[in-house]
Amino acid sequence: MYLNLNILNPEQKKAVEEIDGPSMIIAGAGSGKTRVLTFKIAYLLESGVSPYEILSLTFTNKAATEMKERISKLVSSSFDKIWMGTFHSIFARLLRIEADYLGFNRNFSIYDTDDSANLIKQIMIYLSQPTDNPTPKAVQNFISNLKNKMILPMEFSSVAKSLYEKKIESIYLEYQKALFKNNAMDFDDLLLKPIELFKRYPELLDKYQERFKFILVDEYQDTNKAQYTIIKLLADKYKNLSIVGDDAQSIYKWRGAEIRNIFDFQDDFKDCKIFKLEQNYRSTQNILTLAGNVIKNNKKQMEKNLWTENHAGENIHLIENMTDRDEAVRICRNIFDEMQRKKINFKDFVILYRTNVQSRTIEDALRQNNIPYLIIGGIRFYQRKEIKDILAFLKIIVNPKDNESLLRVLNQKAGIGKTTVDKIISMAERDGVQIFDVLKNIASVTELSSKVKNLLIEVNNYVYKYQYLQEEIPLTEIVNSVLDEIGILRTLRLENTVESEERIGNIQELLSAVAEFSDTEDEPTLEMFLQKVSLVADIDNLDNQKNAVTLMTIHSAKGLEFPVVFITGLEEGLFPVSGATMYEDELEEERRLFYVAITRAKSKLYMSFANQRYRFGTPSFQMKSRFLKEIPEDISKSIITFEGLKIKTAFRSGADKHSASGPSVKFNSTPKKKSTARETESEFNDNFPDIQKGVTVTHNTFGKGTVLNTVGKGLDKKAEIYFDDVGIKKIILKYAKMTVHES
DNA sequence: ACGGAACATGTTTTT
DNA sequence: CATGTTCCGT
Repeated sequence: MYLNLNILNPEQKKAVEEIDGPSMIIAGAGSGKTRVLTFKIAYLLESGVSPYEILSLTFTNKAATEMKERISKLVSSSFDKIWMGTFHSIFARLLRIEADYLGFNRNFSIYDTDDSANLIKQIMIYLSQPTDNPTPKAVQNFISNLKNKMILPMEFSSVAKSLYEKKIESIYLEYQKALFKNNAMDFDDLLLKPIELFKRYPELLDKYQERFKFILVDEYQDTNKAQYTIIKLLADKYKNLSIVGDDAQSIYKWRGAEIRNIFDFQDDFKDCKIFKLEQNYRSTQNILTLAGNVIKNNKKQMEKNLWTENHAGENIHLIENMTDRDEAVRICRNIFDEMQRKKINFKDFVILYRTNVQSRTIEDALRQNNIPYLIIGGIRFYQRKEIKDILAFLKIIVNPKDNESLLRVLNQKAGIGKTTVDKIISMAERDGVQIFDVLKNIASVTELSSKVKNLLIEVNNYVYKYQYLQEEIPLTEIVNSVLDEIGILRTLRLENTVESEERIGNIQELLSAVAEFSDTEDEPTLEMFLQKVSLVADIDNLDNQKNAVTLMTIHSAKGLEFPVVFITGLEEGLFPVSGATMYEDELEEERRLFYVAITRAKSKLYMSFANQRYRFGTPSFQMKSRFLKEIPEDISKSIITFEGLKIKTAFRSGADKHSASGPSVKFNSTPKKKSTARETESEFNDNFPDIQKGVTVTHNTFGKGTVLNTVGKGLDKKAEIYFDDVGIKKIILKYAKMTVHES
């Protein structure tokens, strides 16, 4: 055996060597769990286990890729036959092989949350239900939660009681039917269908039990009921199951994750061996002390004692800011400061936040300071309109039954509008056929003009043409040709705006994704590409080469580490997020999230909060997070440096000329209060006395300008302003971010 | 059929 | 504030 296990610590080594039977590895943050997993797989291979017999489930595709790389450095045997990836991608792959058994076609489409919500919306309209309450998105969410709990439509029928549930019940039933009709599965189906498959066809279960004799699951604390059930089924025969997890890092309850799974593992697999990795190799003692003092406020947790041999390290900085903008600017300063003091690069920093919207303010500040940054999340790449439009064109080649995509294609076509589409849908419903079938026989239809019919025939021919071509020419050429046919690039170039430039850039990025896929896959078919694309997470594309500061949500940061970490927005209602403060369970999850955030840091941690932050378009006063108050005072004194505001009077109304913010008066801090005496009062007052005819102002987006005129009173006051760069604009003052130049 | 403007609405986290 | 939806003029 080439593998040197002696570089592992004793507990890690024991965990690696335990390959027969079930084992549970409780791995604290930064305790080397990825290392144990990779070594364990390497060890299996070296022990003569065929890569074909190993199933390894990770939380992200990125983790899988990295693990493969690391295994390749450890062993000489071939490892690329190992099925390694996320639950969703692995079981999509399995379903593609076995789809026939379930009546699906192997080229089924995968619907993301937006696709599902669209489909649900159509169903609601079809059932003549209003779509305002509940909204299709809310219904989608509800159904997804049911699916996570493995509650099928039939089962839900017997428990649905309230009017609300009764409404959902019928939609749910129709939704599943529609998916089947569209030859499509949503994310949740990718986990539910394998279970159905295994239950209905025991011989298939046996086949995969025999195949996957060794199963490893990472981040077990974040598995949901469906995932848990699949694992249990597959591991039932040989019971060579290793799970790795940390209950303290369970942060996906809202998505159906059941932390219970890890607590109950010992009951499910009676003779399981338990290993605890408690030595942290990542963080300084100070960071770990803080983390420990945060998580200890949670009642529900497994006993463990995370320790480190690392030195105490620098103090943690806790920074109070007046506004969210100040917070962002402060971060920039600290980045420069850290870079000057230590020999580190932009890529050594990560800025974490609870919600994606928080990134905007930070991005602005980073741009102003010329700090390169990389942002993960937000509007996901494959969810961008232009990308989804193109993918729809590609999807209908592979799966013409995919009505969501087909309708998307039809809606894009010039000359076809809502009226036509509605007609086609009702024709399909009337005849009980697929929408694509309507297109096939469109020539004989009398309800449509021949002009429209010709356009529809074009779409029909398009599908057949590419179904043929995809067998003949390589994927990259197919995609290029489709793009050419749609003419989307031409249209965007003509638009010639900042936005269209960005879209062109996105399309080019899609093309390079196609190229890369073609280069790296053995069998680069359109079908496989589409499947892959549906299941990538943003984090999968995190490029470690780029020298840039990274911005992401704490959820995305799970499993990562950075030398310097900024945790921002530690405010009540934001972190913990409002709505999670009512129930102890949810509050504990928020606390775990804070714990995850802290433990990403290797050497330096900054935490910050702002007293005032723009939320929902208006400024709102914020109070510092209760999590900060939970830190014991003696700990806080010894490891945290607090940087408070020098000026205590943080809030001033816009009318106050003696504001502390310097020569120009910020007037946008007037909070918008609803339905109180204040509002009545404001109708008579001028809330923006600074904005008068002739005054010079600077607007955040429009730049410098002169006020031409004002209308309205109180909070509704509007101004007509001539901006040097963009001309005349009408500005609603309560929303505008401007400063006034004092004369 | 389509583009734009006015209007309404909603915001946690993601495979 | 940003996004989606509706309604109106072309």
